[in-house]
Amino acid sequence: MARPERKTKHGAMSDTETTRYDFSLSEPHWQAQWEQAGCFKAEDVPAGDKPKYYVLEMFPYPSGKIHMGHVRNYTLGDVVARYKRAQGFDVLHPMGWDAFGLPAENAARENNADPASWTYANIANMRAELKRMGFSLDWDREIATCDPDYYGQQQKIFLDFWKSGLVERRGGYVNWDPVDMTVLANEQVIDGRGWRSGAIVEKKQLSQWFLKITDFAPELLAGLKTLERWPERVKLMQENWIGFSQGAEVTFPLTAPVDGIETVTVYTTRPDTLFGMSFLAIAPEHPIAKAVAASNAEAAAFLAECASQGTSEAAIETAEKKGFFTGLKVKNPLTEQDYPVWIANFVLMEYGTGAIFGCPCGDQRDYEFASKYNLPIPVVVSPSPDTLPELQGKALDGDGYIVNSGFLTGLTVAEAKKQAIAELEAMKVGKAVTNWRLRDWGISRQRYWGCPIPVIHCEACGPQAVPDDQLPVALPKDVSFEKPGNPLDHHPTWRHVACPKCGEAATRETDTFDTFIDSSWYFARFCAPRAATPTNVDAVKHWLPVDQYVGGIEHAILHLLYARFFTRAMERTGHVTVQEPFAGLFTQGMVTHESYKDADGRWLYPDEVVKTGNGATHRDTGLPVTVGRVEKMSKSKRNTVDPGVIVERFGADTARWFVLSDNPPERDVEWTETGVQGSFRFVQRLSRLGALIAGEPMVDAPAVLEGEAKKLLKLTHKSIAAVTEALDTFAFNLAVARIYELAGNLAGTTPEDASLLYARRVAMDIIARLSAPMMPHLAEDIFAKLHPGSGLVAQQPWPKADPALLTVDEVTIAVQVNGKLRGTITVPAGQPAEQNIAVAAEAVSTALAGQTIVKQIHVPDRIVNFVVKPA
RNA sequence: GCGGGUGUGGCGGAAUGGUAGACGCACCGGACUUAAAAUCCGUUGGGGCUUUGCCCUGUGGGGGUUCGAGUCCCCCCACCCGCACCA
Repeated sequence: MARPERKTKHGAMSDTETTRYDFSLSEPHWQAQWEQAGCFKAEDVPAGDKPKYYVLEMFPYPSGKIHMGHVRNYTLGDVVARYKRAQGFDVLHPMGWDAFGLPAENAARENNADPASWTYANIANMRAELKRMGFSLDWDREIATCDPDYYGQQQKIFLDFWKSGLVERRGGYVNWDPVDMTVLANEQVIDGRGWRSGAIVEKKQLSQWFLKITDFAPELLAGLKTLERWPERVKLMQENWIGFSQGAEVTFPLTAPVDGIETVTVYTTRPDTLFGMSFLAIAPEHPIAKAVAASNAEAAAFLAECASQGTSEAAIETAEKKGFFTGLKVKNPLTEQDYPVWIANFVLMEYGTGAIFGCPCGDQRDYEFASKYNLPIPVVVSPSPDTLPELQGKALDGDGYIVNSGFLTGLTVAEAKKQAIAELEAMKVGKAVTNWRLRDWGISRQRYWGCPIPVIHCEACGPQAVPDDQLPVALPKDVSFEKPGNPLDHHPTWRHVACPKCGEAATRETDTFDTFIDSSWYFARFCAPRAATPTNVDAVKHWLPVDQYVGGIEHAILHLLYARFFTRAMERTGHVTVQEPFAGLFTQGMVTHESYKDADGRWLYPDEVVKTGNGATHRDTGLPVTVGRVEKMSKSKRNTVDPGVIVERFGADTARWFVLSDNPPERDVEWTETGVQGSFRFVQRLSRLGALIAGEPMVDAPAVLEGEAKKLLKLTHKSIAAVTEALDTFAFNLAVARIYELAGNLAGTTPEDASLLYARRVAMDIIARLSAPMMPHLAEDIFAKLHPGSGLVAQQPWPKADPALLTVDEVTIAVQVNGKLRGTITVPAGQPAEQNIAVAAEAVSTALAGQTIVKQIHVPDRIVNFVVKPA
């Protein structure tokens, strides 16, 4: 694609090139104009009475360069921000950096760089890239979570949570790399081994800080119902994650005590199937398992094997089901029989009581376990009350009736649950309990590049809060990454302080916060980013909740749930006045691209690949290249396209228009070069059309419009209505399609009379206004040509469709015979059924010949269907 | 493994239970040009016929509800996201 300033070989600009829209001049120009006019500034606490609208996109991790996912995310948010501004809202649209995290430490270890310098350099680069995109952001509000200004306020919030009883210290499991002597993130565990050392990873228990998110489980669940502008699927995922369940705890006596332990308590949602018990299984971390392992080498070996499984739930659940018989037995209080106690690798210590009873008939996992270890499979569930089903390699885990189960026999599953619990309670061996899948949030990380946990450990006084006047607890800059583990641990001086209570020598907590904390309250900080307290209550009262939050679907659970919890906890501690942070949520799909590999199996970047007729070759070597799957853009697969290059070659508007046009925003988008060129051509076409029409004589509105002019004006108003509706529903690809349609129709008219001159100018003006949220620079350019000296389109109100011009006079109706299309008729809109049926019968007379009409269906302005049979 | 999604021409997609394929890309044909680029106009799901037009078929696969199903229901397949220390 030729650059606009390229000269022809004669050294002079050709005609087409002189009329080209030069984005490289236009885009910086309009960005400067917006800046000068302060179009996108917001006040912490505005004085006016304009309605507020807070648009926020998930802030980026400063990895170094913006990627296409960012371009898409921030373009979507910017369309909303600009659209809402045009609709008369006072818009808050800030930007910041989720700046703590592992990659900075990895970069530090690899290049011996300092995480802070690395991060701030990345921020500087990415800020410049974002600015080139022309997003309508209030850059005065920029924050970075690694600024002591920010994380110091975060430390205050944590201490307030602690005072309010929302913080706990207890043991938690981590992935431990025994060679590198360091804690690993789940993503650093590959097939059970440390990503650098290759050592088998161990589960290890450490003392950790926890936030008591489980205290909020009921209200986090109930709160979902109030989130009307959240995608259903996200609410459903959160609901399942919180995982409310009603069941029972049942206590089984061990036939012989072990290490002083006499009973095992299980949690079950199926007390109705207690008569179908086959075994009892405990988690490898269960106290009984440990007691057994203490005197049994085989058991200890099994526990060690389980410990090498990793801590992630996916790893545990996908691993082959394995068990170890402890030799212990328990008595089932209902059947009064004894059952073996197994240690099983699929039982989670964190859920319920860390022990389950196995009923193979009613649970598929139990069925597989029993089959594998030849345990009995008693049949206690049946689809009907008086037949015994054959289990065909599968458990009956649906609804049905209880059979073979003493006093529960013949009852429905639901009724049997109630009766079983009543009996267990009467026997004092069990009780009904409500259980949650949600676990408390472990927030301790054994890493340097995060927010220090503001706690001082004193041998005499225990853990103490860092006093307010000593905040922020800042990260030391002089750290070394040469040793494995957390640099804060081996810093010579940083950790040594006096106990705030007794004044004796004490040590700082060297763990830092989970970075999810940083992103759990930034939306509140944005309301008053320079406030001396974590939030300015007047500002958050005005701006929160966020009216529209936009981000990736991959955050559907963790980030969004943590932010919801944090908001409630902040409300309880007086930092905000709302319970829910995000009133509206939109989750976008990912940006994907073809991936490429050379003959040696190395991934190649798209710009290293030349597409040929029947395949692809390497740009430099000419060797064949394998075109792989279309998948999420990622550095490791090298299937990334640098937005910087795209903006350089085609301009920000083209990039914005393309990411909006090609598919619905909630779906994944595939980046294609040809699609970008198509968008670029449209930018050029629209610019030419704008210049052409701006050059036509200006005329007053004619008294009566007819023919082509009326048609164009009606289409223009139809387009206003359609684009407005599309923007309201995030159907940005449809908004784009409607603008294409209007522009195409406009270009097809000729200014042959005053009516058409008028209608063309109106249509062009509307195109500029409707496309302004999406292609803001070009829209300004066209608007300025149409209305010299009338200010910025960024400050113009949104156009309104004239209802009088939205009426339809004539409709084309489908005519069907037995539901199959046999013709169409064009009739006046709203014509009664009788007349339409008569016209329709005439239109499909050949298809009706020799048939008897059994029924006639008429849907006004839509369809006529004759149901016929042979005469 | 569990939870949540998605599936429509060569490609991205459009379609309140009512004419499947809007709009864009690509392709092909034409105009303009010494030529190319750019631009403009037009065709295009597949198959068939007695070709002003008509018929059959078609929305991942299989069944069902309905006058009528891409859309609603059941079963299956493939792919994607998440799974608590990646952000």
